[in-house]
Amino acid sequence: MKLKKNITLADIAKTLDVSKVTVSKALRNHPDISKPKKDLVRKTALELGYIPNFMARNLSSKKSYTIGLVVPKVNGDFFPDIINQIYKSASDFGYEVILAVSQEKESNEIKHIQTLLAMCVDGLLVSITEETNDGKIFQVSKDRDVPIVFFDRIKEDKNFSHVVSDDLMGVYKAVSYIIKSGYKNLAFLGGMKLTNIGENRIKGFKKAINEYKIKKNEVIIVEGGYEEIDGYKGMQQLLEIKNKLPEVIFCVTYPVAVGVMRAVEKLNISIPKDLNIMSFGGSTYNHFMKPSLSYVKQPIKEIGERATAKLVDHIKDNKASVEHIKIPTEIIIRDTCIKR
Amino acid sequence: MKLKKNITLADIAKTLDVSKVTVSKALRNHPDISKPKKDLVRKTALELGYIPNFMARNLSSKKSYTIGLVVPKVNGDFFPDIINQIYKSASDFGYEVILAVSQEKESNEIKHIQTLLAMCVDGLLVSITEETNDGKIFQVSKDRDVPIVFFDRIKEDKNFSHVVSDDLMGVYKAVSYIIKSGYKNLAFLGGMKLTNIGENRIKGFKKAINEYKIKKNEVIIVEGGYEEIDGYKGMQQLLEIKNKLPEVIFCVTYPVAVGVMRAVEKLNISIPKDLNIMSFGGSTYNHFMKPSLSYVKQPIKEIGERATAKLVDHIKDNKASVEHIKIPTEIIIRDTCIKR
DNA sequence: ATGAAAGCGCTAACAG
DNA sequence: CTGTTAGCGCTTTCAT
Repeated sequence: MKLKKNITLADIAKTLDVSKVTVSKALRNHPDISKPKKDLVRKTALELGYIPNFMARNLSSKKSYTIGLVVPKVNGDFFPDIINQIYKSASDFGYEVILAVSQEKESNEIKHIQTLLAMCVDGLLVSITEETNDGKIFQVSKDRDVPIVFFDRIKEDKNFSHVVSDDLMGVYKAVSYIIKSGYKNLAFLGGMKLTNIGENRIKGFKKAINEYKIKKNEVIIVEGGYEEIDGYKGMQQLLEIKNKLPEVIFCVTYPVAVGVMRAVEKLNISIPKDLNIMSFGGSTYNHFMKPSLSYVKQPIKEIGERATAKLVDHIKDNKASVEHIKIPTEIIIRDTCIKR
Repeated sequence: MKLKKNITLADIAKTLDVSKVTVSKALRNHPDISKPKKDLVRKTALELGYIPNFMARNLSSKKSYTIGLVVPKVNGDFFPDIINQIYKSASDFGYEVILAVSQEKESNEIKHIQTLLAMCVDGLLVSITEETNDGKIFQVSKDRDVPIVFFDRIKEDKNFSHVVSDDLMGVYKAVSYIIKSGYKNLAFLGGMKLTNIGENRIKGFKKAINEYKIKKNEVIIVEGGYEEIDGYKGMQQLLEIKNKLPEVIFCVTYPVAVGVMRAVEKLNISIPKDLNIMSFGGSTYNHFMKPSLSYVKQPIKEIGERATAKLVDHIKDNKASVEHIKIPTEIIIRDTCIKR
């Protein structure tokens, strides 16, 4: 015995011999309706297997209680964790989350945001791609009163709130630690200037280098991407450019550090004896890596929480103030870069 | 100068002095409309910054070209990769994906599926939680003509298609390999019977044990969950129960294997000398683990592709045949379980 | 406290 | 090829 497929408000109304409006109000806990009637309506709805049609609901109410989450990828250690956190936080505020993955392509990013707008999300949480440059779509969203809060990989713009970790100070503290531990020849690997991420991490590196008056010829910066392959290539470049190996390489991300390790593993270069590595961001399994890397730990939980909270602010009050939130990081010392 | 916020079909129609229907058809590339007119309409739509309203579109067309993806979590190595793959495959078929994460809670799973149904997804791709038991919601979805294809963690049911890796044979082959390599005292760790995953992996283990006539007192099975903590606890149990350590522990997942390693790391037990580990499923960073584990590799790409393809089948033809697809696995040998 | 009417933005069915 | 009419399922006035 198969039930009627699409139970609507009208069906419930007919069953109870009341109007659709009454049912609608009862289901939404509207004060117009008396407690007993509400209970009756709810009971019937449940029995009939009623599932409200969001399309219709949103179409007429102009709200969806849904936020769009746009990330460049779902690999690695950072994004899965922050996605999880955002799901949790959003759920606490009573919002659903729709995730879109732009695969590091600006074209996908634009397409997905359009789709999310078309789906009538109430707001957008976005971390931009490596390529993102134009950014017109963000303004489009804003013009339609769909607020955006950027996180981690942000678009620098006074008109949008964002939440990031304090990458600059994080790297600065880490490199200071490295220098104070007695290391001198340093390299920085990865981090194209295109995104804020690379830029701030490089700045933090330079800040430490300058403050501790490290000689310019003892420092080298190789720009590149954020993935293992970029670390691998960068390391090869490093091996070619200099016949003198740096003592420490600060890697812009954990995968880049892994790429470096892969590049030297067959080269009779021992880590951490001959070469030390420190990375921005760790990994679940770092503990069991050989060697396990020292790294700058990102405040993932806080980033997710604050970004979601700020977005909800903007949704609820369309003139909530734009905020640029920066969250401190922490240095974790493992096998590499230990004091000599 | 801020543009009008919500450009609708009607706005375009008015601008061009044609009817809404003409615009609608032109935008959807309907054959009724002539090429020049289509071009004109598209140009105007672009200029006006028109973004179609999916709510309205879906409400009237009853299709959304969106599929719901429900996974128990987004951590680890399996789910991020398969999510990525499903996004790609779905996109090839012209579908958007909405991701919902049930956080291993059956209650969330039910809630999310209801939401997705309410959002009018055309179909559902689901991997169930550790707790999932009831499953009424799946039938509800089916009754509403929203097909479901399960993948990886499936609900055993003749009425739903599913795609899994051949875990049983994968473990069987791996354990056979272990036995043939000269190891005798074996343990299996993790895998509550609640999901098919644990069950089939244990079955594969038992099949090998039986076929190679390993003595029962040389084998131990400790049931548990799928996370690092479960591996840690399981190993502690193993250390208590037996004073004789097994030679090889087959772990139901990679995180469980990591938990085992963590449990013994301070115990003067050396891996792989004193104890060998093999796991079902690897990790991106396994290569750099110490030791790097031998493992059964899951056909993630194929699972994602086939599951999406099958779902699209069901969506397009509501009497497409139910299929139970099993995809073979591969054994990867690294530092552990090498031939003696 | 309840309901009738109108309409959200779009597409389907049909008529010209 | 183009447009008219109806309605998807719901929420919002605004009466009663």
